[in-house]
Amino acid sequence: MLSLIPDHRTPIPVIAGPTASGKTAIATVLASLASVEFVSADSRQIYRGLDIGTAKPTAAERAAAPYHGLDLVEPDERYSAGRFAREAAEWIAGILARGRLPLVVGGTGFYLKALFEGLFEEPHLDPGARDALRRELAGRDSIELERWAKRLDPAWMGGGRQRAQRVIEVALLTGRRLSDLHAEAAAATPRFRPVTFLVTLPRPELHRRIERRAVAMLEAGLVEETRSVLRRGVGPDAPGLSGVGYRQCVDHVLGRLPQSELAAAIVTATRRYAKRQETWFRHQLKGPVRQLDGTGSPQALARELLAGYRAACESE
RNA sequence: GGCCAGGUAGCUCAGUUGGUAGAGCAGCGGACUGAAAAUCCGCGUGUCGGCGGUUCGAUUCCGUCCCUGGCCA
Repeated sequence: MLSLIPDHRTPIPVIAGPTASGKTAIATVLASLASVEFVSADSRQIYRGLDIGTAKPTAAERAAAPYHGLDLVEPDERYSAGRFAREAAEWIAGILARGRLPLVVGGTGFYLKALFEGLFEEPHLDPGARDALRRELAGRDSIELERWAKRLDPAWMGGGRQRAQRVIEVALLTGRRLSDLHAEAAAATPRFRPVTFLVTLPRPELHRRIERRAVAMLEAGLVEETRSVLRRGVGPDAPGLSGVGYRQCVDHVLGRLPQSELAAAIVTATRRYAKRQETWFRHQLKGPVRQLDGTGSPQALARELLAGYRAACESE
């Protein structure tokens, strides 16, 4: 068992890594080696009812230790990195107060950044006005939106429809330029410091695991899960259904993607997602990062993580 | 065995009236401040099936061989 007594200055261990790299398996083993609670930093596992396609920890895995950050909102609700950062900080504070070790597990790099580096303080955006504006912008093409965003905020560097909408929203609803708000944001003094353990796998092995898992998800009823969410009245464009796997299943249910192409489409989308994650982790992670060779067994990796974490704590 | 259609990037194909070639997809690299599994940006040398011939020059024209698919025996 871990001998350290966690307190509010304790560095927070993080398991990061691309999708299908085995983060949850390592976390589950760790629960038997130390007194931990998990904080999931995963922008998809927050959705209730989206279990198969998000590779959400199973009931058995969730029995290993308490989980925070799962099943927070409905698939048609919008969550955010900012909200995650606030809520996760509270969960972590609570876990430490209970004398246990918080273990952050997740593949959403932006959530980790929001948690450990902080975001700028967002001005209040009237929700009604924002929804109305979003409906208005939804009908316009992205070239027009980018042009508009550029005019409202000349320092904005571009980045497509979604980010253009954000620039426009902030400009119209607060009268401020997003780039100014970013520049003004004082470097927040982070509440917690991470020690990151990055699970890495050779590309061919990662791709093999992704393929195997996609097939397993379909066999486990991913299409049926998607269908039942849609039947509950969730729109096909809902935020929760925009992710890898669900998007392809929605297309299939709506007759836009034949059954024969479904598995391959999911595999391709997942590979690309994993690649974007690797790019993020390669360049964006702050603080100490230790690599874990994901080809090892979860047991071995959990022990290695614990040893590495202890070493990191002692070297302070 | 005969006839026809093909053999060009990992895949599907376009093209060169003869001056060694380019799209889509896949793949690779990158960005990332409240939708982030999202949203964007960048990257195309490959014996143009093999061998001969014509030509200053052949992936392109001619011959021949090999391979694939279809039709006929």
